Amino acid sequence: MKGNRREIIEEIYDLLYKAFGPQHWWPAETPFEVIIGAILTQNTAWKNVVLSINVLKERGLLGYEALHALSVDELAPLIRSSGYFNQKAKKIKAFCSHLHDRWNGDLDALLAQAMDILRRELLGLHGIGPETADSIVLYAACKPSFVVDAYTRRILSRHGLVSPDIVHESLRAVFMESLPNDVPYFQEFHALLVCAGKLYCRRTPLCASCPLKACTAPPI
DNA sequence: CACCAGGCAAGTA
DNA sequence: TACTTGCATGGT
Repeated sequence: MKGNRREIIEEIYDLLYKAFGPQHWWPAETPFEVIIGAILTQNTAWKNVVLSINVLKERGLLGYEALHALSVDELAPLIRSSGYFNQKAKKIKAFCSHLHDRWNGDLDALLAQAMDILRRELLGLHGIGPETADSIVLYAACKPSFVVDAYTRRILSRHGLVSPDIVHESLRAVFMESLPNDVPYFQEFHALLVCAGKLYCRRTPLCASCPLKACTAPPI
């Protein structure tokens, strides 16, 4: 029963990997850039995030010290293209303040903590929910925490593997308890699910081009 | 023109 | 606890 679901999940990975190849996520040069990108991409197309990241890079502001020195009102217009810019400016500032106050700016020390401790700490910060926290843990700290997003839920529920109403923590547990806790594997898997998710539009659950049409679990 | 995107917090019952 | 609503730009 559960074993079968595990096999299907592993099959989904294999089909996606064969179709799309390695994704090499997260698309960022530094752990700090991963964190900023993870906040900026909340409910936002990545393309719009890239525009904001480039603005920060051009101005030499994509670092903890530079951003910590800015006010929310100074930062907000710089990340305008990512949408929700007032909210996200506040969230970025909240992270920098925590890094300063609790870790004296030492990001490596923050990220060096045990996976569960780090995850808890991130979840306690303003603007960091489960997906953002797990993205930071997996792609900035490189610790095995599976990242669940809207695509993950849509793909698994449409294949009848979980209820569409499953709570976030339970869906994460499906992956964590079924799969070997391997960082590169988790990193690739989430990236591949995002890649595939873009082929599933809301109106037409299965596009002809989706590699998962070959999955042994029939889509709903 | 409408709809959507790699969520989250805050408010309400 | 379980819903609902606000946040906002840029692409299709």
